[in-house]
Amino acid sequence: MILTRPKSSARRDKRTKNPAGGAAAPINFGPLADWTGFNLRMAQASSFQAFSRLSQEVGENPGRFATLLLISENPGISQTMLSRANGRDKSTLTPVLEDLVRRGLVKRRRTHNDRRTYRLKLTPAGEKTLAKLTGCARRHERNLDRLIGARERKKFIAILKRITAELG
Amino acid sequence: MILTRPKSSARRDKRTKNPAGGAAAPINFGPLADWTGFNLRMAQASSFQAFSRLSQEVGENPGRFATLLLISENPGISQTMLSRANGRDKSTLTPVLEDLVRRGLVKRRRTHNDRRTYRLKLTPAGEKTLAKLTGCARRHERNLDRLIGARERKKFIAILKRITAELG
DNA sequence: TATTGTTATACTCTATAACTATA
DNA sequence: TATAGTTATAGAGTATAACAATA
Repeated sequence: MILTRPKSSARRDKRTKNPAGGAAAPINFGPLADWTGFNLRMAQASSFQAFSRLSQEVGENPGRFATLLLISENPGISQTMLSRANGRDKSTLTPVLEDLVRRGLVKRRRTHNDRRTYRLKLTPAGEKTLAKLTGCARRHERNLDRLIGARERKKFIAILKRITAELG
Repeated sequence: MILTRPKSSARRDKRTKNPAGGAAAPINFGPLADWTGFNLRMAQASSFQAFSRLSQEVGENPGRFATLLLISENPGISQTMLSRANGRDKSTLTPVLEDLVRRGLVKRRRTHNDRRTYRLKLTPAGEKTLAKLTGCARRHERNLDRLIGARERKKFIAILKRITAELG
């Protein structure tokens, strides 16, 4: 129960008419509207959902993009290292990788010297899917940059990096 | 499976030593580091978790803050209107309100003219809890503002609002 | 003893649909 | 018929703990 953009159709219950017949209820959001934290949350939710929609157009989701990209950039990475890069427990990776391997996007190979670990790499199909998702990401970035403004972009990202570094 | 800050101790599996004995694995994040959407996500996750920690110090969480604030700012609001203000389905509100009523922070009163709806308002204890959470939020805002810089703050929020409005 | 990856299990947050009581 | 709120149920996404295989 947290203020964000609605995830789907919840913004308006489709099975229910607007009781006011068009006159939207005048909700008072109080001091929230001026708070940085609140606006950061709302903007991130909007941005994330916009990227989710683009990802869905190629039949994937943002989580798969992150996984594929990290494997592509770090070929031979182990599952434990990948889960750490993602900031998630290794157990959460098992079903994700199971899906990616089943769909032929990722290959796992046992290592010779340490037979406990797998080396992960993308298949050609995986690279192709990643390329499609990277295209989505670039389109998304262009949309964001248009809203931010070319002159402000660098400063904007610098502030975001500062927040991540100092508040983490 | 999405790149954010880890939710808790997952950043380092406590039951496992660092296999490299201190030499952190050099993960390559590729083009991610320069993308606005990624930095927005990371910054929001950090900010949200910082506020979560402050909320926990007064025994609450960010979701309760949103609910209490919206009720306080809109006394007499119905559950359906509150769920819409939150962007969530009304069914998700039932257990939340059950908890707040049980703890004596919120009062529900049947309306006279329409006996289907409840009117929600905070009890004095609810207002007191909200005041504590508002204190957390103000401390959090001060921390953010310090990172953003007084001169940039207005522009930064304006950009966030633009992203929310245009990408929603 | 320690680590890798898997499994079992549970918790949180969310949604949809069906229900009840009222309108 | 339509709406307010509840209940039942399910699906992501996450975590912890215990396990088998291997080091």
